[in-house]
Amino acid sequence: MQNKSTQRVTKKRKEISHDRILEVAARAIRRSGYDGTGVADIMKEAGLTHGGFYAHFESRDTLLAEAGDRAGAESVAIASRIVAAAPAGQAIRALMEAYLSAEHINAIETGCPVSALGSEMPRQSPEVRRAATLHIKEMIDLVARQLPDWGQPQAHEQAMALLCALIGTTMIARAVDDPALSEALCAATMKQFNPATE
Amino acid sequence: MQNKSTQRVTKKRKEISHDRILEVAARAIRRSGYDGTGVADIMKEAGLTHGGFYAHFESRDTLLAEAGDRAGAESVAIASRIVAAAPAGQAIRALMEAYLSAEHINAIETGCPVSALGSEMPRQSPEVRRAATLHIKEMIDLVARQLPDWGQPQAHEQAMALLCALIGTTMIARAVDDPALSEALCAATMKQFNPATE
DNA sequence: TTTAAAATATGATAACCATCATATTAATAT
DNA sequence: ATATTAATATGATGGTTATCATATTTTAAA
Repeated sequence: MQNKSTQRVTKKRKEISHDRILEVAARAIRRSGYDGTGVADIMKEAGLTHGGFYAHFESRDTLLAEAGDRAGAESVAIASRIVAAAPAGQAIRALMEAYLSAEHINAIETGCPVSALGSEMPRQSPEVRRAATLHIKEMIDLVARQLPDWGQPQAHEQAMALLCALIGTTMIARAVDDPALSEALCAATMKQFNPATE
Repeated sequence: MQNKSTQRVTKKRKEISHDRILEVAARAIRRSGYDGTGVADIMKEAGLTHGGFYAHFESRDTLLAEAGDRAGAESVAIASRIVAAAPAGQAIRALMEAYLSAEHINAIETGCPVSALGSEMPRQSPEVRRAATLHIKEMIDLVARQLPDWGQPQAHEQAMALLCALIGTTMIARAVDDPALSEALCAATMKQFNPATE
């Protein structure tokens, strides 16, 4: 038996590797998709060898589930920070501008996992879909709280429609091979939900 | 050398197999994704053996490109038919209702390929992305022509925003594991772009 | 410094997949 | 009916991948 300090240090070491693998995987799935993400690639990118993977995760599937969950949680956290930093009454506009910005469109590895992985979701394991659904609901609530008529049922509806539009626009802007069209799509959605601004 | 009738018959036979493979593949990519679609599966579903595949297509990649192109062309054709069949002034509503219907949400194999494959597009070959971009532009134009202020630049913008919203909503409605949320998302987008109706 | 335990690396296995060479079957023209 | 050619089937190859058993290295305690 070991004393508590040993256990803590031991845990820490493994936790660091576990965390690094997870962080790499959270980016890899958004870059290469669930199907396109292999154990060997992730371990190499994490600076480890492929065989050691199973000391950290039960299977490739559990890693992908945890990685998706982490990506979703981080995305909600980023959105919360944008809302908190926005001037009063400007939270929605700030969220939309961040979401439809060229930086977000070009940062698929670290951006919203729904626009990066959405069309692969119907095939994923129940755990993956459950986590994704949870984070989507969190995001809807976050958006609804920033709307002028928060509390009324229509706020929730408006939040859902806005989020679907933002995610769809981002996904399509990344899908097409015509940069001018990508920009036009973002501008069109911006205008549609924010008619006041040019 | 052969006479013309022989050539025609010969072509026809191969064309039938080619076409059946393509049709199966166009459904398979929407069901299983580009990465998840294998040559052997497609050939089996087409009633042929895997090895014979290369008599019909140069490679798996060229098949996937052709299959995506066919799925996109068929989707635009379906939308055109819906528009043509709608009563005067009701084309947009008819398109939205078809797009956000439970039937379309549940028919991923035969539905809009952008919502089924959109988040895999950034990784696809130039040919695949070019064809997808083309069909998306066709769809934008089709929608714009049905808008009240067709001809003005804002019609094009409205069409882009509407399409992004419809595609995003469909994708997310399929992604989440909560049927009530799926329905609420579709209803919210319907209301947002069609405030007149309950 | 030596020992015990944890963390990681190495190498192997089995399954899967795209591709291709060759054999077989089916269809057509004489 | 037979010869010719197209279409498809069979079986093999090389590459990749998830998984795992075992060996090595690293870490911390004595």
